Amino acid sequence: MKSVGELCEVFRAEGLRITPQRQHIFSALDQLHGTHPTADSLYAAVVDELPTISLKTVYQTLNDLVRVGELTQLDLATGSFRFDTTLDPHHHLVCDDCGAVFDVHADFDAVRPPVGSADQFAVASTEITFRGRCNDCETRPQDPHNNPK
Amino acid sequence: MKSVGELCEVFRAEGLRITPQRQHIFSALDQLHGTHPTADSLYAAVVDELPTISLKTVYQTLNDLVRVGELTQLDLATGSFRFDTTLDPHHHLVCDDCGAVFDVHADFDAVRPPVGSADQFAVASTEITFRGRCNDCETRPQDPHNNPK
DNA sequence: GTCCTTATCTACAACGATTGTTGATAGTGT
DNA sequence: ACACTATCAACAATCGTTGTAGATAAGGAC
Repeated sequence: MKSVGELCEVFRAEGLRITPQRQHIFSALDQLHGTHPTADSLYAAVVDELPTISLKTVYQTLNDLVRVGELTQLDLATGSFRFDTTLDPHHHLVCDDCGAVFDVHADFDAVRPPVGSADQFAVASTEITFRGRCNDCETRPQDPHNNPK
Repeated sequence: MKSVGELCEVFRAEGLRITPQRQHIFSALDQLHGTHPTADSLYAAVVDELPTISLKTVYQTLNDLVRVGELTQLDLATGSFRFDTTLDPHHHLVCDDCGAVFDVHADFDAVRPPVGSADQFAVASTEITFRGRCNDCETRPQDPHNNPK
């Protein structure tokens, strides 16, 4: 992903203004790179420094970043959108217990619907999601009351 | 999927009662087999015959069917759960425009996370989702005001 | 067939994630 | 420093889904 400064440039080029809120959100995205944060966890990271920032502002800025192509919005069925700062095409591992998401960088170009099943379907993208349990949840004793999402 | 009668047997065996509501829901699932209906579209199919049935009852019965393993609940990021009466493992094509879902029966057992990316992750399942435009949406002239979800 | 127990039903409120609205605030070019 | 207008915070609304409650009905016993 781009640095905070570069993202500011992109926003300026788009006619969007640079505000303290946005700078802090850019910075939080930078610090949480690789963790596939939710809007809420980014809000939590920013609200310490800007106690009056609203969750709506975080959503708004994330949507703007998605719109200009500097961020990807993932729906991995964990209950809320995850935002991904890794822009090159890749796939994901999702922990069914804690909802943690990990990147899988591998070439699955050979994965295509077999002839006959999609003849009248224009495939634009392929998503591969591996589900299971991450190391932390695997080693932790069974907790039937955990909050998966 | 099982017939309406067989589903009744399963419910009875589980100690669940057979009600007109449940029979109609079973029947609607049978008729909509292969269409990956939402709870709401099943409700719409049943409410004609049982005008006082509540959406909650549909959800409740679908959840019961999922719990006893006679139905699969899919989250394909179309805005609401889809219910799948095809129980053998398979994958999906999802139309980004209209949300239609099609089954892909193919053996993708070779698709596994590469060594290194999931060494500390116990993979339990693999989901492959192809996204694009279905035949109807592809041939239909562009409609910017369609309701994807 | 009738009765009793208890599961299921409907109606309604509540939930969590996300988005719409609005008037106040604050970037940015001049 | 000014004016213009994008952005902000606060609040309400949305949508899909689930919780709660009291009324109703399924199914076994007699």
